[in-house]
Amino acid sequence: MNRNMDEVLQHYMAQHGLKSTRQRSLIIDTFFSVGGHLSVEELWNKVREQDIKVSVATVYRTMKLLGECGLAHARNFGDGQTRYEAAAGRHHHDHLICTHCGTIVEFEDDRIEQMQDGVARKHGFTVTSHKMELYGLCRNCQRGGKAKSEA
Amino acid sequence: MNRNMDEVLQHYMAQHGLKSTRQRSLIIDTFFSVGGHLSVEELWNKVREQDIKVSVATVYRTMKLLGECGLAHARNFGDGQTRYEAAAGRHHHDHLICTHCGTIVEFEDDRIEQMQDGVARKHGFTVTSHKMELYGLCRNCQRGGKAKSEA
DNA sequence: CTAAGTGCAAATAGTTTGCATAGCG
DNA sequence: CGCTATGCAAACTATTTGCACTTAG
Repeated sequence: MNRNMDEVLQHYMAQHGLKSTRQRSLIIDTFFSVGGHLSVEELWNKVREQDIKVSVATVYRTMKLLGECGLAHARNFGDGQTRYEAAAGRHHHDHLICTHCGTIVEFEDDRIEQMQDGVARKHGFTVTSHKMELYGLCRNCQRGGKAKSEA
Repeated sequence: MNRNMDEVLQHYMAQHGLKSTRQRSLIIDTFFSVGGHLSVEELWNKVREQDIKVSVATVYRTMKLLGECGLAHARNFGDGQTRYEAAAGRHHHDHLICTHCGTIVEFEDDRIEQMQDGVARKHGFTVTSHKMELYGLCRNCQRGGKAKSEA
């Protein structure tokens, strides 16, 4: 976790009367250092490598908090679990998801974003956020590569 | 349900050894005649207006079937439930969702789709499907209109 | 001190499944 | 008839919550 995130978080916590606890710090540190698109359970497992006594409930509560203060975004890639990704200090981006091996690639494209705004305006909407996910086969899986689960 | 959907369904059912039952027909008819983006529970309620004895399990099973044969698409708009929308004979489209009143507007934009393909190609992906959702305020809610739930 | 945070287990919500029975083909 | 579909209730999965206890400020 870099300074910037730390500051944003301290500020937010102060402003909302939130305490900085051992568990919270551990969860947040782990979340930002692992990176990627973590499900709560995955994150919980990582956290428990450091402190076996942290409960899932706390991880859920902490991630909800991170979401509310804008440091993490909750995502739903259709596998039935909510995944979180770091948000602070990052550009908005979208996702390419391989339906075979589960690889997730991030991308950003300004022209598409501009067009989205155009479409929204046409319908009288003011867009505050969006998500775009492209599902298909990654380079490797098109060539008959093995899926993660069969590796 | 129009002829076309009926045919697609009959064909699919025949091909997969599926039976046409009273419950299935009722559920499918209801689904296509109500339209929109129905959650399983909403659909179940509509169905029960006709036949109070149909179980949720059957609605879940039937909608999964419709999804598999391509007549319906499952969507996740972040409210924790899976919603289905009619798919057969319709152009692909995306969604504008009002975060205040819950209104969902459909739109399609070929240029955006083309750009998506371009981006995917750049990353070595072959896209088979995608979803794009724009969240924000609709015209009415920007003017301080009332949300559905407070109406 | 004392309000806020935590762990645990129980509670929810949405969805799936096992099994005995009903019904299409 | 034989196999698939249905209803019901129990099982499951992901997530939330009530409560007694701990802890940061």
